[in-house]
Formats: sequence, C-alpha cells, structure tokens
Amino acid sequence: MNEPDGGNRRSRRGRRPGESGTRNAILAASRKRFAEQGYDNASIRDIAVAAGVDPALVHHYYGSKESLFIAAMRLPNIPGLVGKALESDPEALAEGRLGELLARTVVMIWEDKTLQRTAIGLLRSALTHERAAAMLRDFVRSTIFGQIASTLRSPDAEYRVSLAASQVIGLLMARYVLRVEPLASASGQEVVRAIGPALQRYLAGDIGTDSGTA
Amino acid sequence: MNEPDGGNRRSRRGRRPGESGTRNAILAASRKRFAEQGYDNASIRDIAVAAGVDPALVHHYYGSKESLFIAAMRLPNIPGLVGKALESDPEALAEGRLGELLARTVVMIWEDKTLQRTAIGLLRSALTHERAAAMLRDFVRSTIFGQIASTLRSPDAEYRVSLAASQVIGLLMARYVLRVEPLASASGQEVVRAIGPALQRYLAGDIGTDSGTA
DNA sequence: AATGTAATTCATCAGTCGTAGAATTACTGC
DNA sequence: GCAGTAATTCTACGACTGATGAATTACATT
Repeated sequence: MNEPDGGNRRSRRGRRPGESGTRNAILAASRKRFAEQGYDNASIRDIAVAAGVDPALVHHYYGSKESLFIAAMRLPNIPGLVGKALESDPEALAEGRLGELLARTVVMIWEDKTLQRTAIGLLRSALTHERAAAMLRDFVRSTIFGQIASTLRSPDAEYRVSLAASQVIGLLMARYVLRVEPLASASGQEVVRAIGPALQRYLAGDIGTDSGTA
Repeated sequence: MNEPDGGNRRSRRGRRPGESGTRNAILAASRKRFAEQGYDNASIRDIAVAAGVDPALVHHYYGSKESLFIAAMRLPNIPGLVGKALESDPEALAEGRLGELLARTVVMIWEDKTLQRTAIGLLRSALTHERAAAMLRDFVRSTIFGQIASTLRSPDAEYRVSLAASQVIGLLMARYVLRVEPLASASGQEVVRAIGPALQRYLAGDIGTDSGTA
C-alpha cells in the first residue's frame, strides 16, 4: 500500500490540508519576477516555481497572465500618499519647498519593498508591453500630474510637471534599474538634497519660458 | 520583360541578380525592431520580414541574434562627437555653460534617426537583457563619464556626472519611450533651455555636498 | 564552358510559452 | 456518512522562438 501521509512527497496530487496562502504567494512571487524580468520575460512557469506551486494554479486563481499582472501592479494607493504629503505641508508651495517635498516623497515611497517592486515592474514592463506603458502613464498622471499640477498656478503647469517627471523617472532608472554608480549607492538624504532643487526649479523656477520666478 | 528586382515573385529560390544590399537592410531593420520592441520581443522572423528577406539570411550573415544585436547597437563613435563638442567650446567649463553644452549635444545627437534608434534600442533592451545593460553602461561610461568627468576638477565628479546622467536618461525615457506629454512634443530648443541649467547645477553647482559653487 | 563560391529559400528541430481540461485530494454543510 | 465545492497536480495542445542543414540559383574566375 502507498502511504497517504508521506509528508515530504512533493508531487502529491489534490488539495493540501490547512491554509496554504497560495494565492498571496503567487501574487508576491509575480511582483518579484515582474520587477526583475519585466512582463514578457517573467514566465508563468517561473512565477509558479518561485511561489512553490504548480503553474496551473496561477491560471486557476488569476485566469491569465495579463490579469495577474494587473493584480500585481495595482498599487496600494500611492496617489493618496502623495496627496497626504502635500496636505501635511501646506506651506511648501509658498515657501519654495515643493521640489524638496516631492523628492522626499519619492525616496520615502521607495523604502517600501513591495512598492519598489511594483514600480520597477511597471517601469521595466512599460518598455516592451503596451498595456504596462498605459498603466504607468495612468499612474504618473494620477499621482504626479493630478496631485501636483493642480497645486501650481501656472499656465505651463503640465510642461513643468512633465519635466519634473522626467527627472524622477531618470532617477529611478539610473538608481534602481541600471544601477549607475555612485548614484545607486548614495543615501536617500543625499539624493533629496541633489534632486530637490532641480525639481523645485522645474516646478516653479525659470525654465526659459515666459512664466516662472526669474 | 526582365525585372531585376521582381517584386511579385516571392518564393524564387537561389541567388538574385544584381546587388541586393541585403546585409545592410537586415541591419537597418534590426535597429528599427530592436528600438521599437527591445531585444527579446524583436524576433528574427520579424526582422527578416521588415527587411523583406528570408529569416535564414539573418543567421547566414550575422550568425546569431546576439551578434546581430551587437552589430546593430555598435554606435557610430558618439564619444568622439561629445569630445568634439567639448573641444569646440573650451570656454564652456569656465563660463558655466557646460550643462547647456551637454544638453545641446544630447538633443543634437537625437536628430539623427539611426543614432536615436540605436540609443533607444539599447535603453529598451537594457531592462530585460543583461548583455544590453552592460553595453549601455559601457556606452554611458565612455561617453559622458570619460569625456566630461575628466573635465571637472571636483572630488565628487563621478557623483555629479551620475546625477547628470540620470536626468539625461529620464529625458530620453519620458520623451521618446514613454512619450509623456507635453514634454514629448516640446522643441529641442525648449528642452535645452529647461534641462541645461539643471545639468549645469549637477555638474558644477551646489548639490548639497561640501564642494561646489554655493 | 566548367567550376567554385556567395546569396537565397525551404523544411525542420528542439525548446518555451500561455492556456485548457481532466484527475485527484481535502474541506464544508448537511 | 454523503454531496458539493475548492485546491492542487498532470498532461497536453497549438503557437512561436532561435537555430541548422540541404537545396537552388547567380556571380566570378578560370
């Protein structure tokens, strides 16, 4: 007779006793893989292995790779975080510390591993996957554009914000994706000191157009 | 009656009369595809179709996808261009126009379609393909770092240059890959006016460390 | 004219991918 | 205890991928 409770028999078919937390394991593993390899290079089989699970379970829970990606990349309300940061320091705009505030928020968000993976996954996947690019644009729009552009009272607010966004994106790319040294190893404080004033200038300084504080 | 480049007879086997320029067609098509889709998503079959050629010819000429990528991404001496720009304006450093000069050079390089495709192809592929990432780092090192960092006389020259690189990379990402508006549609002149001073500050201004022009 | 070499196409292989369905096992409500 | 449902694994399909080798045609040299 065969033993039903071998214990270490891996390829045992059927349901396992107790709670397995498989659904969350898949989600976490997919975040990791999407962040490290991007949408196309992260295969469902890889994700399943990383989650210690059969590939078919991924489909069972999330239906398709696309849906899994969407579920994995749904960010824990970052626009809310940015909005809170703005509200917590209402003087920032008047006192010319908007850029510094934005830089601090970005660096702070980055300290959360899950948020970091999500954002990098989006960034990585956006380059080859149109759906991911759309999600990233939406994210940028709702976060930076929505929350910040409305704070500015400038006719070229959107241009200013897109400039700031370019610096933020470049920071993430250089620091976390391409790992350009020594920027990649610099501390968050240093980065805020270096980037903050540049963002401030983009948002409210003289950028060569007719508006702005000369 | 005799059509030298018969457009309708597709499946004619064997060598064609006259010069075909197939080798270059493949290279050009691969640059386009690599730039648009990145290394992994650009298939050899796609490239062959874009070049109007049988897929096996790609292997015949370039041996493997990897070698084709290396051949396609070998840049027409950009470090030389940057060096020339620096030599042509030796006063730039002293007069605080180094950032503007760098911005102008970047924007200028971008006007060449082939260079643009090559750089974007590298950028896109770097995120999922380790080989491409290494090529891109080498390129950044030899170009920006080698030519510019040596011009600066600062102990934190490399940190400064990596900051400038982050802004340049972000500009390319936002403008040409993610197409964030209105930055993507802004003219080269506008961009130079907006970005130049930021680069200048990174390279020679006060960035919150102990060196720099306060 | 003969011969060797370069250019081109075709058929095919082994591998990977996303996906689907059937089979097996456990848990829950009656 | 029985039925239904949820969780898990296995097997497989069709599409696509990079790569290879043989067959076919043109050109260059003799």
